[in-house]
Amino acid sequence: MATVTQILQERLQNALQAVGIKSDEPLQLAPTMDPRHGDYQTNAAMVMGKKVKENPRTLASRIVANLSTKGIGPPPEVAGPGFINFRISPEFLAHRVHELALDKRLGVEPVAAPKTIVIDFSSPNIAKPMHVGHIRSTNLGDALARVARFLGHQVITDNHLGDWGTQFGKVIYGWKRLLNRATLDSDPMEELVRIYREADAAAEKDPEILGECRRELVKLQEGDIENRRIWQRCVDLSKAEFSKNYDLLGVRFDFQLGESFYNAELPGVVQELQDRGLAEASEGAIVVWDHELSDDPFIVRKSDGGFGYATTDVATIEYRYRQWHADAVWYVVGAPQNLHFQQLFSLTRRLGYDLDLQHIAFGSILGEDRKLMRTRSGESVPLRALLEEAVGRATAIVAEKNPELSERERSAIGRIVGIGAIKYADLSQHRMTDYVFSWDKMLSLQGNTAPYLQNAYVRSRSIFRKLDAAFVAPSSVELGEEPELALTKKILQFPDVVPAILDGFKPNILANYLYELAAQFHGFYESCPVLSAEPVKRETRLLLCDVFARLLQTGLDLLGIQVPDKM
RNA sequence: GCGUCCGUAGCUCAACUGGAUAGAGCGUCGGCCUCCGGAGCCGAAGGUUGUGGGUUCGAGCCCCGCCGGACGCACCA
Repeated sequence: MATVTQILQERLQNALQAVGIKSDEPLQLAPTMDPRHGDYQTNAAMVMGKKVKENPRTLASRIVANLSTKGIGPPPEVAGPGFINFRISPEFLAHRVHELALDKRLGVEPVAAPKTIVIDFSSPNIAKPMHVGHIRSTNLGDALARVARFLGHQVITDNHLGDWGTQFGKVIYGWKRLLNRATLDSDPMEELVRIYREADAAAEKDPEILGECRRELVKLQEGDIENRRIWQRCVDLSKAEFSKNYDLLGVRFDFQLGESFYNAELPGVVQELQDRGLAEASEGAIVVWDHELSDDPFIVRKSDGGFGYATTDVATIEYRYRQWHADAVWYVVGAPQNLHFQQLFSLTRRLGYDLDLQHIAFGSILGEDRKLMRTRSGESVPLRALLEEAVGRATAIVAEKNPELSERERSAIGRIVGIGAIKYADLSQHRMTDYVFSWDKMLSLQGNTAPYLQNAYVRSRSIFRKLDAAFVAPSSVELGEEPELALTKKILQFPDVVPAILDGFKPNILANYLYELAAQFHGFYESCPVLSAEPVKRETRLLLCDVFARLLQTGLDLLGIQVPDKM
């Protein structure tokens, strides 16, 4: 089913044609900000008026004279400098919301041309615990994957683990000399971090130990059996630990191909770059220059003969292109890596790949002191502890607000609310802004938070528990009162909002929409009794409640957030 | 120094990609419970969108210059 804006767009295009105007681009037509300007508006007459040098208001009048809104609402009006304002009739609203209610996809059409999109996100490093810095990448990547899939794209999620690098020299050194087996069994991650830190500190003081670490690294890279085995153990232990976080967050990956997966390809990549004249020797290293971007080189082979992540990233793109036939690759990685990706993308273009590459950057998470979030001792905050604290805090709030819940219900709800709060605090914000992490704000039951939305869902669902039989959508819908109309108008925007998320990779526009939707619902809920209304009104209102709940559930699910039945 | 990003109510954030009188929440003040979950709703106060120019019918958004901040700039990822 077409969306309301699509229907109006079509009418507008017909009218433009009738007055002899061609537009190469689709003209803006969107819901109004202010109800006094109607329900939808377009600036087509002002945009086109400039092009054809006609007074915008007279052009607007000509367009309106040729614009049929039959079946949709009253004739549109010209206002201000040349806006064309549309109003939607209650009958049309009723018809549309009824249609939407009967649609499993809630009015969201799959895209006409599905693409194969690889989404690269989360990417923690082996032998280091995940920390707050991984939250945004993980949440954003997962949400974008869900949205793209819902829209019908072929999505491949890939966790590009940092499982290869110079830190393994120290880890292996520490494993051989400092390892405590008992701690490794009880808390493997902590033990891996400890041996790394101690080896690192020792290497700092003693050049001989540093040399020893380097030799361990070289042995690993050369395929030494024992070092290889230790490395594999570290990878396995770390992945098991990461999985606990991902399970708690409800995040899944199609693949977890770490950097090591591409090791064998690296010499060939550099050779290819040299053969094609893209890479050259510089200060002992092999580098690619792009002076338009930066005076710093893209180093594809280090002067010691080793390879860094630049080379791995090129190999990864080639793999994704050849093996998965990717049309697009989205990297959900923090803003500081901007230059790296510009260089990588530029090189990829020069290599001739027909790929849509996107660096989906995001800002940092700050502590209440407005500085990068750290623990009191100055460490980065472990993700696991953070998630568990969220669940704990949410469980306590739920227990206080609703003491009748069983312990089992309480902990299940606490998890949904706590994890939802963390995710929503992140995703409801514009991704580029640094945001201040605040337990009180994200767990607040007021304002634009997950608990507020989850509660709105719970309220809407609680009505249905009072029904004798399962709810069945009525055969007709009749809208009358203002709150019903306002809620319906907001509901009908959903099919336009979801595709818009991918325009700028901004899940926050969905979050904002859901919040406005919930606010409209509460207004409706306050002033329009449902169960005690006369039969026709009652059926209509039940349908609105049902659609609202499904929209909220679907919308939050696209953000990777669950809803409880009670809370 | 060069580059990227950011600067909006006291605080935390929006603003549908250039549209009409810049919106929410918290906090402050004032209203609303014989009624489906008040974890709610309605209202008031609060702004020269860091700053000075420019582009045009129209700028928080685009261009240029300042001020202030975060981050990145050769072999870590």
